[in-house]
Amino acid sequence: MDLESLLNPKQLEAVYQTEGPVLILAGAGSGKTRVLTYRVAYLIEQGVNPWNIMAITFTNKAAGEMRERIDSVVGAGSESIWISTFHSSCARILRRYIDRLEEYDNNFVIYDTDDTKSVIKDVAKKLNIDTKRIKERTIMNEISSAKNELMDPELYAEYAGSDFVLSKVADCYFEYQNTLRKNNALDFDDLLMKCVELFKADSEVLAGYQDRFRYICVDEYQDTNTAQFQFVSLLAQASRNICVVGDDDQSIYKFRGANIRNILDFEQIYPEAKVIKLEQNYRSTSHILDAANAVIAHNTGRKVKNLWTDRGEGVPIVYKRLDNAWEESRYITEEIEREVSAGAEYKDFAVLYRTNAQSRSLEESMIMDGMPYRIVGGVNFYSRREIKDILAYLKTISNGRDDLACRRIINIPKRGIGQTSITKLQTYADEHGISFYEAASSREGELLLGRSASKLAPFVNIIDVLRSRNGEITLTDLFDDMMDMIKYEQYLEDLNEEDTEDRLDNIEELRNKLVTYEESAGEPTLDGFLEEVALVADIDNVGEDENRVLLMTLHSAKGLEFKHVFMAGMEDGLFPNSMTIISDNREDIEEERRLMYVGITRAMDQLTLTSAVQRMVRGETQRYPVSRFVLEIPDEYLGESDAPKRKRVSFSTDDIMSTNGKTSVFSGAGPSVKDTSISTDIMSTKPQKYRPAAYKTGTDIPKPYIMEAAAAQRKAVTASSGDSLGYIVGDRVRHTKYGEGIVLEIAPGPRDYQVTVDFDGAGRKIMYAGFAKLQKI
DNA sequence: CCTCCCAAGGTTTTT
DNA sequence: CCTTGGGAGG
Repeated sequence: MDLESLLNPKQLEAVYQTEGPVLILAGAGSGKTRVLTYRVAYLIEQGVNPWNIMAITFTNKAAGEMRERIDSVVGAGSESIWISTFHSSCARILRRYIDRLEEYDNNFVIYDTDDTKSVIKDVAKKLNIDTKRIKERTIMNEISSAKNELMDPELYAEYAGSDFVLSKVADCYFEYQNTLRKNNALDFDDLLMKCVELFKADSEVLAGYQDRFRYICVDEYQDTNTAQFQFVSLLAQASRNICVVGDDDQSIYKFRGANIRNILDFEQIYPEAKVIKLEQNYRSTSHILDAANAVIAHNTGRKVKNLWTDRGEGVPIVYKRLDNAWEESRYITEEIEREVSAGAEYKDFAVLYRTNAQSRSLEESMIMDGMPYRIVGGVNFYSRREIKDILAYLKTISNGRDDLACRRIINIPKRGIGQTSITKLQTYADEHGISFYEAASSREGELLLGRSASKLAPFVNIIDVLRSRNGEITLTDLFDDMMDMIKYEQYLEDLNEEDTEDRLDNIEELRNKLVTYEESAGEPTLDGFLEEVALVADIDNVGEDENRVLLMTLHSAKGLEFKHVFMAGMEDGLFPNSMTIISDNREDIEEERRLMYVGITRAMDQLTLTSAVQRMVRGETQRYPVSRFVLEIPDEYLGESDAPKRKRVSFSTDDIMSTNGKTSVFSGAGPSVKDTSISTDIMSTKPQKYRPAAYKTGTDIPKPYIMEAAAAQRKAVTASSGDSLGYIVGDRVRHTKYGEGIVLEIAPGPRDYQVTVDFDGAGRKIMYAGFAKLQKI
């Protein structure tokens, strides 16, 4: 392996420094993954057993990519390198040993945010906590932060002291933890916390893993929280061979408990640490990179670094101010289309935004245009209702102690078991220290329900039968048996909602995932599948081969790169978000700035920033001035630009009022913004000269525009259906599932034509033309 | 027990 | 704007 020709001197240094603590400060685009890959390869070349190497990432996607690259460089033996995310690593360890901690079984289930929320809800109710005064969200966040800081309920109660709200939260925390334990469930944060707890409680287990993981690598170290820090520290305690890679300027997960001090103080914690800075950027042109450097320079307390590139200047950055979100989306769509017709590919583009809500107008614009796109994030596949239902069945089959799952599906499809019955059963279960399912399947439970008792048997029967088959037959067969028995598809169809087809597709997709899992896993088990499913993020499923424009939040974009990046919604109040502008903690706005830095540095060749004069936020029209971050980019890197540059104009109230007369969120930002001199300057900038005519009219999104848009969309649908639907009312058609039938009606729907068909066998169905894929006979 | 309708509240970011 | 949850009626 000729490392010298593959890596630059700094990168080489990082590769050769195999022993002891190492901090690699890897600037954006500096070839971090490359270094990690070759470092692992080099370790093995030096005689280290692959079995003794561990690489930890945050997302499955990052882990997958690293796995792929290491496999391709290392060859034989690479499969025994432990490459995994924090969460799956902990889950894997706990699957083996959690029974050494009290009251947990190794077949625990993992609760996602939704599950957590409903437990919190129950708990708050039980403790008579007024969720109007103390929001469930607050409770969840508090508990999560506590866990990230490794505070158990006792410690938290101490910390809460006599504070009214906090002590209530502490009560919830106790009860919440009890519930989870009873359900044999762990939430995301528990995975880490319990694992650390296990390491601390059981020196034998810890020593075992310390002996195994003699060389540890941690990626994106700037985003680690205290629990993750402890996890890594404990493992590395014996060998001290810990190599962390990160960039303090890309720390963007404080809200999730990430502690930037972990990276900033690394040298204090490991005084013998070797620090290596990777400062050559291989990704972006110098216009883009220098803009990023100029923006991030406004932050304080950074590790000094000087990122440079020899890629040349490239084209200037474009900043464009549009009238509203629609115009903004259309501009972006048209720009992409224009470049595609000039030879670019759709996958060269990404549109990044601060909040998921912004994806809507972009999506609509792209649908209208017929542009292939893909949205990352938003509603997670696994949080869709039908998926959660099916998974709840699987969980109930796998782990009889998960009351939440069981309660969810005991009356889905409807079996006439209502809230009253469920409450009775749960109370009975709680009183007798048994699970909900045990209560439901017991003779006593049945008697409890009186007249409704007979409703239970069919459900219990299904679960019992499936449980007895679990392990005996393949998972796919088990799944199919289950679907047959619960008649879920029938249930969905009977609901007759307009997205039935979508939901059926999703279930098919879930089945595909199960099949894939069963084929790829060494020893496929139901538990294993459920675990894999619980720990996936949306970003994990982004395939590189798809030729589509990617739409995602700035957070999801970390670690990715695109030839041409659009950053939409560059408005002060949206990005930086108004919460952080109002915040009295200066660090909050710095975190937003880091997000800006991450966004800019995703771009290889071109960067386009856009903002809208007005946009709808939560049903209110807001008018935000251009983002201060845009103004932090020096003029020389901006080409054609709509940016109102630092023009001194007084700050008038007109500018901070929303059109409907309600004071916008932004107005609250006044006083605190003045904390920083830079900001004050920006705030006083009035986009006067660039103010479009519509500014004074006080209308929301102009009506004619919406109508125009709707018409265009209708036209688009008509065009595609008129030519390609290939059938009209009265035609006989064939459906893959329902067989043959007659088209009764074709009605325009919001996105697609709704076709009503009277099938010979299956009766009358309403479906979307796009999904049904009907064939004229 | 289920379904429909209206009011309120929510959005920052996610493993 | 859009989703969720609570309350009333069938």
